[in-house]
This record gives sequence, structure tokens and C-alpha cells, in this order.
Amino acid sequence: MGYLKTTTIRGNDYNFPIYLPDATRAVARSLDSEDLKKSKIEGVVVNTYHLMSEPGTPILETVGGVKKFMNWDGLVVSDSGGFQVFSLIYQDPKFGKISDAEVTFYKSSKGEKRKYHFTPERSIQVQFVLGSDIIICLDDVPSVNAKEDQVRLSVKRTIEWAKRCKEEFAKQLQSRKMDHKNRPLLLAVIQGGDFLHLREECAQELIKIGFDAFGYGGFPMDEQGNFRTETLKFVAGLMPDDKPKFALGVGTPQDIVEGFKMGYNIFDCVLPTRDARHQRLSVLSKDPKTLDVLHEPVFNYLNMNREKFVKDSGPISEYCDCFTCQNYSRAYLHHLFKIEEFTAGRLASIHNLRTYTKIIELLRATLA
RNA sequence: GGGACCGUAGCGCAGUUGGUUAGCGCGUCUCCCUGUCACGGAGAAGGUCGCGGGUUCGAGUCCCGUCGGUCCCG
Repeated sequence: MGYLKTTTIRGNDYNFPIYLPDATRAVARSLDSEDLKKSKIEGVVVNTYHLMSEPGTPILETVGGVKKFMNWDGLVVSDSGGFQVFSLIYQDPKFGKISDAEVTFYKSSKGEKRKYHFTPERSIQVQFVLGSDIIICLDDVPSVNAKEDQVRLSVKRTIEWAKRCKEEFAKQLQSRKMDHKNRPLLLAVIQGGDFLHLREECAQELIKIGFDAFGYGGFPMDEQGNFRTETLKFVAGLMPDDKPKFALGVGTPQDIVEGFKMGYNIFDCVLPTRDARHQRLSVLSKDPKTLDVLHEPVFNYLNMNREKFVKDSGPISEYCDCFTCQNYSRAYLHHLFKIEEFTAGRLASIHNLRTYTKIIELLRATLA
């Protein structure tokens, strides 16, 4: 037993750990697929909920799936949409309602109101249309302040739905004539909040059903904003070591290092791209050649909206080899942000993502 | 030489018939963002209202003077 260093999906090999930015609506905001490659990104996470409402499954089917749609030949993981649906509905019931059978949600955009029926089966079907490499089971994501009783129900529902997802997954494989060589992986999410016995129960049941990979579900941060170290570590320990462990929604570069130490293989997070658009840049704490990634703080934040950068002709980070740092100055980026030019978010995102992939490279090097 | 308008926070401006600790936008400075309804959110600092008189219980607001600026007519 040990850390899973690689996996093969549909004939392609992927190295672990891996960080995947969120391309929720089939685009990592402000970036195109070439930009992602510039940042050495190897895969993305798209979102079933968002893509089934826009552009919708008929169009995705016509264009031949997400990879062709966004001209991306890297790894594609599709999130089930559970996180969105539940966080919206728990936040305000006007967004929809939840029953054991299905989730009904109302989406209004540009004055148009539409009603969707979302089931575990439907989520899987749509994910096959998306053509993703890793399909995630629809799960029940309890709200941050949920009491134990509510969390227990969410675990129960998550298990039930995972079962239904697996059945639908098998049907899809059969009707699409997919075998173990060209089929996607099916990942189940372990819920249970901070109640470790519920996490344990959830993991055991899901393992019993049998999945290709497992994910940590829920919010990786507690209400005080602290990384849920204890829970994350415990949940990683519940997962089989020979299958990919996905820490959903994690995290800062430092969180990813911590997650890696716990045994997680896959990470996705909106932070680097959202931060970039909000002028918060991640920079390596020191020269990666001398950085002890496992034992030293790996990064610092740099806010580009500072007057002091007006005349700063240096790169964002002297240790960074990204497209932005090789070609543009802090002064230029500061200027672009000041005039609210979209290119600012793009160049900043390219940099932040490269910081993430650089840390990933350092983590991989520790496995060799 | 005559006339009009304007001087209020670093910048651009509001300030109603004079009424408690003078507002707004931008900027500045903090802080926040973790399976993206997120090209955003929260907060703070900063002004003896050009200057000097006067009227009034009370003046950024009214009156006189003065300095500075913009424009128009000679």
C-alpha cells in the first residue's frame, strides 16, 4: 500500500497528484484551452448542472461532447451538479426542492424561468453526453450548519443515490458498448460532515457498492474558515489506496500540499482562477529548486491592486516560468486591472494556475 | 476695462427656502473568496467647505471685500 502515482483512463495515462481547475461551464473563466496548456494544466472539471441548462444536452450531443466543444484533449472530470443544486436550495428554498426520488430546481436566467427535474440517473446520463473521463455520482451535500440528524439523512440519501448512479452507469456502458478499456471511471462522494462515524458508515457502504474512485464531499473549510484537517485526513484513510482519492474543492496551494500528505490524488478548486480575477496572485514562497515542498510554507498571496506596483517593472514572481511572468510586468498587470481589462484576469489566471502546477510538479518529485 | 460662472477629501462632483457629528463616485489602505449564480464582497482612513470680515441664536449655503481659475464681450 502506498500513494497511487498514476492511473490510466480510456487509454490515457495520468500522473498523480493532479490539480484540475474548474471549467464549470466548459471554460475556465477568461482562459481558453491553449492558455490552460501554457500553464501545464492537464485536466479540468466541468459541471453537469450548469451545462445541462446551458448550452443543454441536445447541443452537447450534436457537438460531440465537452472535449470537442472546448477543444480540449486533456482529462475531463464532470461534477454531478449536487454541490450547486444543494448549496442553492439549502440557501434559499425558492431555488427548488429535494426529495429522495429527485431534485426539482428552478432556474431563471434573463427573465426566463425554467424547471428542471434532476435525478441520479439523469445526472449520469448527462455526464455520458458530456463525454467525461471521470463521472461523479449525484450526492446530497448538507449545508454547513447541518445538525447530526440532517447529516445522517444526507449520508443515507448519498448512498441510495450512489447505488442508482451505478446502475444507470452500467446501463449506459452497455448501451454505448463501452468496455473496461474505453469507459470512464465512476466516482462516489463520501459525505458525513464532521461526524466521523457518519463518514465511516458512508465510506463503507459506498465501497461495498463498488466504485472506481472516491471523493471527499462537503465543504473543505469550516465556518471559521479553517481547513478541516481532521475530517479530510480521516476520510482519506477510509478510501482504498489503490483507487484515486479526490479532495473536491481543495484548495489553496498549501491545502493541496496538506491533502497530498493525507493521500489525496486529485484536487479541484476555483480559487486560483477566481483569485486571479480578484487581483490576488499566488507566488511561490521561494525558489522551487530549493523549496522543501513538504515541510516549508509553499506560497504567499500578492495583491496586484496596490499603488506600489504602478512602476514595478519586475515579473509577478521571480521564481515563475509562466507565460505571464516571462512576458509582462507587475506594472502592466496593475494597469490592466485598473482599466478593468479582461486580459488582466486572463494573464493573472495563467500565472496562478502555473503556480499550482509547479507545486504539483514538486509534489510528484517527492514520489520518485 | 466690463460681465458671467466656479473654488467643498488625492481627483471629479452633490449639498434642497441658512438648522444636530458636511455627503457621493473614483482613488488610497485593510480584510474576505476553497466540487464558480461569483469580471466580485466587507470595512477603514481622509475635509478648520479658497482666504478675511459681516448679518444671524446658528453660515458650505446670505452680504461685502480679497485671492485664484474658466469662459464671454471690448
